[in-house]
Amino acid sequence: MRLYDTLTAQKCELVPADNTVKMYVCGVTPYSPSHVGHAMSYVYFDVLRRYLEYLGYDVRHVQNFTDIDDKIILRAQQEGVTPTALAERYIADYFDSMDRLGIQRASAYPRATEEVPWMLDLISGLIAKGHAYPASGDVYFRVASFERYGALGHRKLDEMIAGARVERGAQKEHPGDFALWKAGKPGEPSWDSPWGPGRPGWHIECSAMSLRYLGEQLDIHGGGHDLVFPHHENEIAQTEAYTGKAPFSRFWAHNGLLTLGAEKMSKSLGNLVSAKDALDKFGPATLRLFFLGGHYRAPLAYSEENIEAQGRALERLRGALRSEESAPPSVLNQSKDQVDPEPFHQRFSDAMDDDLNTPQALAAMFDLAREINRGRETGRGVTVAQAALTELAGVLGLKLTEEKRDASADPFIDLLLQVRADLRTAKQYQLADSVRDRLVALGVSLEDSAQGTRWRYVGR
RNA sequence: GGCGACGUAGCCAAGUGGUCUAAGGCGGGGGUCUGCAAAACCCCUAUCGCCGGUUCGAAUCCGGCCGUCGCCUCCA
Repeated sequence: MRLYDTLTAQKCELVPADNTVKMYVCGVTPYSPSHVGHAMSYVYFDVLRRYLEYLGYDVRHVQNFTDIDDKIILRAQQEGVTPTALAERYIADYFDSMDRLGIQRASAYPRATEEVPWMLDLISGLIAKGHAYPASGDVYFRVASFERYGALGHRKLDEMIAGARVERGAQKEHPGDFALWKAGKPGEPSWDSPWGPGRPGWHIECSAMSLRYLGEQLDIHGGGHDLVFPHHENEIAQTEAYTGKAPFSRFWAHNGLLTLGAEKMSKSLGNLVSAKDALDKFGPATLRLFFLGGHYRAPLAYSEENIEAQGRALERLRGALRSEESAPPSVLNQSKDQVDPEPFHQRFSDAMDDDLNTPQALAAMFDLAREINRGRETGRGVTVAQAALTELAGVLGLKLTEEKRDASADPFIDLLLQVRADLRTAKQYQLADSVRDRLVALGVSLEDSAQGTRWRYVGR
């Protein structure tokens, strides 16, 4: 498949060194509940992984938790809990939401606090090579020592400084230098180091973890577009300066950001909708379909109206998978002319091969759904096509089977349906329609056919 | 101020030189089916922000303008 690479700014053929794709995706800093923007980002990388696996690759997927940072410490102090307790709480929240979304678990989820020794090795190595220097308990990366600095963000060091919003530390040689290690402050968690007690800077954990769990060169390094600079830029500098090998990652994949209103959804702006709330309101499949309806690199605006519209679209896909009760199994025999899913399958693959074009892939699936419905009406066999549709949905992580639900009301609904059937037989249509209308008002949709009445819960 | 995206139907969203008289979804209109509905199927619902240029040919390339957003600071 072809995948867009932020560093080279073009789509390139993804050819892993061997059959295993090494993929590192930046995880969250767990100091607050995961929001819908996180959900979207990880759905995209989940689909990337699923498609690669569908293509036959093994994917070794590593994702970190940055469980030590200024905000975690601050929040923990405010709440009177330990930073670890706070982080674990939101890590649990993260898994909760992502599991509900059907995001496959990564191969490993290293936590920054458990990787400090490897970070110290890395920092020492950088100092030894002249790429970093200690300064009163801190250690900074010497940006000027890495000539490719700025390549990922496609900008030059001078241009960045010109913006003058760079934090100027008195001990820094260059305003663009960034902290690898921060001297400990009283009351904060700290680890012993050759430069005194302290804690890691923001970017170093990802370098250390990817080195440890995936090796010196990755196939794909991913994250939200807001991580391009400075986070990924700094990771490249640290890692390549340390290993002397480039590229650190063959592909840099960044998803567009989710916006709420006019601005991006972000913790610091406070314009959040939590992943949990969105899941409670719309369900995982609808939300996933909403995300995949746009291309992963394009920004997407959170809109309840548009998500609800995707819920109706999801019903359309699910409808195509419902078996035709009207036709007894004997009629649906294999010898019958079957709807051929192959052209749709091909369109799906072509779309996914082209930088994960999920909107186009979905279009092929909707067309296949129509073909199934059409085939059903003309008496053709659709089981093969339905199996194909289910398979393609699976590649996108979409569950098209009806969600498990409480069945305790079923006997009563069936009873009402029986009453209504009797009323219809007696041509008491007003009463019959009243029963139907009331059921619809309760979220139970009825469909009459020559073979009887089918009902289902709408939504989800 | 610097760097970079984007602007396609009522809404969302693909397409990025000719097959586009522009995919798909939602919504809307008309029809078939139905006691009526629902679901499904069929038909209809855009000339691609504006202006100029390149080209035999542009939504697709170039320039200008207007508008929106992102990054340059913690952030998926």
